[in-house]
Amino acid sequence: MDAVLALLREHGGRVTPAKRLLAETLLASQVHRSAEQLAEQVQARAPDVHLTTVYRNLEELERLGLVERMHSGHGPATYHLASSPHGHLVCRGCGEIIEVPASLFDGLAAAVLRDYGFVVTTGQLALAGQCADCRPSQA
Amino acid sequence: MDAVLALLREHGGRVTPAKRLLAETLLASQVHRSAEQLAEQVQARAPDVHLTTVYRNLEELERLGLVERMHSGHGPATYHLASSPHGHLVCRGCGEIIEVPASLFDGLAAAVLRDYGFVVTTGQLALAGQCADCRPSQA
DNA sequence: TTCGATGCAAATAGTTTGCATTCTA
DNA sequence: TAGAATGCAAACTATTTGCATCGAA
Repeated sequence: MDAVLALLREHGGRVTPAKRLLAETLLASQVHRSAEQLAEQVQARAPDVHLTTVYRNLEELERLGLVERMHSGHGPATYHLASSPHGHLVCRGCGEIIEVPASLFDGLAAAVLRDYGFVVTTGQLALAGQCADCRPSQA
Repeated sequence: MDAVLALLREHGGRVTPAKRLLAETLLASQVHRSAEQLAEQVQARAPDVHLTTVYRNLEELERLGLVERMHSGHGPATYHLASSPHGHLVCRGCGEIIEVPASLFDGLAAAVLRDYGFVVTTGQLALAGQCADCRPSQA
């Protein structure tokens, strides 16, 4: 938390109540949240904070590499702390997002780098498909 | 092409000029195109075809499994024929979409299925990152 | 006291929906 | 000729931008 605010200052940004609350919210809820959901949570404590501000601050945090944004098919983008590297399994059936350790992707990332010179950003990694519950055949 | 139209009919759909042209366009340009780009190409031959119709027809083709939609971070979704299974590397620098054979993902897909019971839809698979040209360090 | 951050409104991009009309089967 | 498909307009969701004001450093 302090590290977040320190990094903000280092890069010429200013620490405002809106940013502090957003950072706290992100730290508190370790799940994936849309900008609107985050705004609601922030507004519970500071009603004046506008959705626009949340977008702007998320953008800044993303630039600093503290937050990662993920687009999962339909619906709004979701944001989460960049802390522990992990990938996502996005179920097309129920929309659930399952986090999986980045290590699962290590082999793939290495192969892609070797064959295509492409560096995979692990935090944004999302695989679409169907989770166990939504899978049609065999339970 | 005939197969596409036949499948349409089989599933209770009707074959209209708009659908025929959309299918032709998709077959002709084997790259990833947004709904708007596809509409433009169709409109070059049939100006009356509305963007809305393209969206509706893409949706139908997606339901039939003939077309796959991919969301890649920013910008519009892109559509492509579901013919050969492959994944995508989406460069955050230049926006380029690199196709890679699905076989690269086989190991990963198997691991995810084993550990999480999650079935990966290979055609929608997109990895974000940076391509060789946009990579900052070591050319 | 300066310049970045904010609130607000309005614009924008992408996509979906309602409804009367058209056309395929 | 019945009902799916279309054109058009308009709604809608997610996000961005312009601008005057406010506040952190």
